[in-house]
Amino acid sequence: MTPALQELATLDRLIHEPARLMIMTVLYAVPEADFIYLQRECGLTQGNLSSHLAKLEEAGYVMITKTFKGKYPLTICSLLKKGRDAFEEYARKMRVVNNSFGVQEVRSEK
Amino acid sequence: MTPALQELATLDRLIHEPARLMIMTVLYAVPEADFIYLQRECGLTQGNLSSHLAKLEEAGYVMITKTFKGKYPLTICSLLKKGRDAFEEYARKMRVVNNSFGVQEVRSEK
DNA sequence: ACAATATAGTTTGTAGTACAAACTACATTG
DNA sequence: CAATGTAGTTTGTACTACAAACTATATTGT
Repeated sequence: MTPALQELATLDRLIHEPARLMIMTVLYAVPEADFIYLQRECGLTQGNLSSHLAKLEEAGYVMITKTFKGKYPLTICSLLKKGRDAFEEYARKMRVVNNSFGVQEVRSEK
Repeated sequence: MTPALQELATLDRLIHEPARLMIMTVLYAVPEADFIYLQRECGLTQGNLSSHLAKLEEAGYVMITKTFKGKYPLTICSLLKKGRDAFEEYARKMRVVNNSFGVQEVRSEK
């Protein structure tokens, strides 16, 4: 098994799911984001976002704080250290995988 | 929605699945591979490999040729053009995504 | 006043999925 | 000829993502 395949075999599936990878990508870039901002930025329905956030919270990857903006509910999300670490590890693995794609492109030159 | 999120939202899920991404990665690198080689290289059970290959075949991504090695069955797999194109598009999108991770690492320097 | 619409989410139902375990079919060995 | 090995496929289960339906409150129109 090549290194790239090894990384693929041990990817964090929770992060690998595209919808959650979008959420994690956004949350990695900002200190916090509210529900509606995440929804618009990721192009998810509210139902999807709600359940994906619940899973990320369960995993200890994000902190979800429910408050109010004026009289409306406001849900603030932010990455916890565990989530930040998991995301960085995922990104590291995907770099290895991506680099292996590059090697194959070179191979096709011959 | 940033470019990276746009790519994530439109990833080919058939390829995105880690087991199949491993299979595609191997098949992209070689002209053909037999079932047992793929199984060992990817660390998959025969059942998993069989059903993933069936899906890739259904999608028109791989060609599966059943023959014999001496008296034993031998299943040869190779990427079709459609699969090669899909894989290259997937790799392109993941490069964009990975680069966006890089940008965020820069951001964290401040 | 109160019906209609908007805001901000959560829950539920369905259809699809990955995986391991069980199975098929044939070959070889003791 | 029973047991084991080779090369796969099928099946059952447990999980998953998603959209549609729902909850709850707020605002607007008449």
